[in-house]
Amino acid sequence: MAKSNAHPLATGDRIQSVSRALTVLDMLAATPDGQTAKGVAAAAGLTLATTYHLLNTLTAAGYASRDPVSRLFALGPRIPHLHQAFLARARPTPSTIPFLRALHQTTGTTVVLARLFGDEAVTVELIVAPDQDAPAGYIGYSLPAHLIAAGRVLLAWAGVGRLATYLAGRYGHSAGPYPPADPPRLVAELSRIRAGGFADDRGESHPDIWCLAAPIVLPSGEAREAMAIVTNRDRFLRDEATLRAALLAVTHAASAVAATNNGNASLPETSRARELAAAALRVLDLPA
Amino acid sequence: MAKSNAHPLATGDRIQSVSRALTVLDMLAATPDGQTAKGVAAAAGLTLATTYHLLNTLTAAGYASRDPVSRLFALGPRIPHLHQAFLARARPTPSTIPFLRALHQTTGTTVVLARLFGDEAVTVELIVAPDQDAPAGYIGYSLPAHLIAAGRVLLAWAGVGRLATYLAGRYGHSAGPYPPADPPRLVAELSRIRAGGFADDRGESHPDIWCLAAPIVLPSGEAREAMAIVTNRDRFLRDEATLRAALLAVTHAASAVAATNNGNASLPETSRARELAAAALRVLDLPA
DNA sequence: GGCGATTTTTCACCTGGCGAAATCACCCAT
DNA sequence: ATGGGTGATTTCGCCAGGTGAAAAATCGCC
Repeated sequence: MAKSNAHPLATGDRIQSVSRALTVLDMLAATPDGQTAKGVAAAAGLTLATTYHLLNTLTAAGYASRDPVSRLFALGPRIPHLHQAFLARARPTPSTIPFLRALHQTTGTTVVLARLFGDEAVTVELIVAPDQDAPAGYIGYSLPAHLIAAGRVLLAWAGVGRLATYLAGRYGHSAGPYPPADPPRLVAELSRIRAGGFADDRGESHPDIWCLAAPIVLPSGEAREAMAIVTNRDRFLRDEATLRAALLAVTHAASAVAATNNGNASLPETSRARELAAAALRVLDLPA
Repeated sequence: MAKSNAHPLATGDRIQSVSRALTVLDMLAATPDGQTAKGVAAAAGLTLATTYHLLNTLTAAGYASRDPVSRLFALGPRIPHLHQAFLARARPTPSTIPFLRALHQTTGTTVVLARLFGDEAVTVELIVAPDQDAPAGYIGYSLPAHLIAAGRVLLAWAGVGRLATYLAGRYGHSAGPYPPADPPRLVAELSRIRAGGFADDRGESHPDIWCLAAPIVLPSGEAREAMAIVTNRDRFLRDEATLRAALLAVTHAASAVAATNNGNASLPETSRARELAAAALRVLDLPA
């Protein structure tokens, strides 16, 4: 199976039935309203019988489920469980939270904290402004990094290897409902972002969601987390300079703290972080 | 493989390698901080070599990932994607949202909307009160139904078959970090809830999270969604009667609307729902 | 209530997965 | 430096187990 007629399962080879099962899961994920076994088989390019075996196995384990009346297959109750476990790993650095809160209180906007996992930018913390009307995502929301400001920031401050992998994964394959990135354009955009110290999103993904994002930079020069301000067109255009100043003050302060405690904050360090966040914002003559 | 020496893969049999792969995923989910291949093998009861094959396959598909420095395996970036697809199916009935909002505005508390998926109660909508300090979950949060008030409501208004399945699944097996339900106790509790029309949680899961939950009942007498008020001990004890009245007014009104449009609200029906929600609350002489 | 379409199950063949054993990578003591 | 030990990773022969064509059951429609 490795090459032409070599039988054994060599390194780099994947287990056929498992790969197929995962493809089936992807097919189910692509059609939230449920699929017939036949539809799944067609979408996954498998025999009906094989599809049944896979679907039965997935269903027995709770990864798929079947509506008793419509007989349609869909993703099962195990998925939120997996997600919770994933999120537990994706928790933000504790010392960062006070900074995020400070940013929210100062600007009154929705603020998010995002991290990169593989090619995905994941929202790991979110404080929604009371007047937020456009959907600003939720904790655990994830999408290809280059599509949001915070994701572009994370890409810009990730290692070069990371970016290469990203482009390799996106370009051509174009799996998923999103357009593949245009590599040269993206690379140019990212170096501009790196030079400027922040990224913006002027309603590109949603007409009334405008964002500013900046990284929390580690001593190594890389960034694991990015903070973003999410607001609407009017507020963005009115207050852009102020919002940017607040964002950068907070992320710089957070970067400084990240440098000292290396992300493993103890409780006293966290309260110190609160002070620093407040101090950083006082410099701006903004209400803290 | 079906019984003793019958070779073929019969109905009801599961594909071994796929089952094993899913077990491995569960193992990864159980240890968010990552696992060595060896640890996964031990936890899943598999050979190291087999575990490598499975892990490689999962990683190639993005369901698992491997930290380049620590070499530890963990859940991969595909998980949030799956979850998003799951949530798309779990969206609340559109006509219910205005009722939820009305409840939030009237009481000023955190409110949630939950649905049952398999044995899991999933938070499908959430409006957090500004003064909420204890963690009230997030959209997509899920746990065994009997552990939260909204889940008990859903169980109480689900078909009897559903409850039987639930108990069968929980009793004995006790998979997961939660204690298995005590069936007789739970059945008694559920019939009490059904008789009373609502369920409560007086700090059972978290000392300062107190809840009231009530179902949105369909004409068939079953409930697909439940609404809950989440607040703290003080507020709960001070305003219990008022909060309960508001909750029941809103859920009854929502049930009436659900009866007419069968859950598929068009936009005009949604605005009508808003009116009804307001009307229901006016009856209580509460500020809407 | 019979006929075609669709869903579900069966089972023989032989591919593809399993896992014991070999190999490789790394670390520390000499 | 160098060997020996410990742990991580890969190989490959055997045959368990997965695949899918075809049979059986079930459903929907006139």
